[in-house]
Amino acid sequence: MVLPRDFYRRHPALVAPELLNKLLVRADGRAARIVEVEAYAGHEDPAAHSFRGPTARNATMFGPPGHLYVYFTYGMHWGSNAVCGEVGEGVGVLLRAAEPVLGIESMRAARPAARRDTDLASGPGKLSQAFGITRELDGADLVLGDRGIRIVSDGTPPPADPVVGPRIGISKATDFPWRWHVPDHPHVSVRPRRP
DNA sequence: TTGAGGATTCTC
DNA sequence: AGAATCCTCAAA
Repeated sequence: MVLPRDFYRRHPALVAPELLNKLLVRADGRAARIVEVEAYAGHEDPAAHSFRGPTARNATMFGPPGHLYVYFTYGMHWGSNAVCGEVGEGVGVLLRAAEPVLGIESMRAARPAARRDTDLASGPGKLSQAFGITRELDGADLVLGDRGIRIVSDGTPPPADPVVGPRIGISKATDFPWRWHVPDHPHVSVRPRRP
């Protein structure tokens, strides 16, 4: 069943761990189980795109919950988030990794660099590429599925003992323990080696 | 108008 | 470890 609007209408640090084991689904048949997420919390979070208030780029984050916020970075990668909280808060959950379950051939075609299935969606850029998520899907309603993308539950509960720790790839608020993932899951992204 | 940096990935 | 690659935004 589709997650209701109210599921998202909370602090992202509450929503994030509950998104583990939910399914990201596209209308063309692609589906993957979310296994890694991070919370980004607006004005209280120096690492969030929304920290300094609304801009053209982060406008979707400040909109209603349950929508997809898509951003572009490093000149080549897209990132996908579920907007949370209330309108104006600018908070959300970054979808960092997922385990493909349906439409895997389509994901392989979308990700020619992936050598194994654990490379298909084990990172925010990889996940977005596997699902064909770009700017065109920014603002899509994940509850109504109006643009062919939704988040649903197949009844699998979130893990009772998720791994919690600092977020990856940021330079500010590096100590916030706002990353969650399914324990010992092969589709979780690899933490970059320390410099 | 400019320039620094980025919620990353891939290859060497 | 270094390259790829370009958008965004704050500052000037």
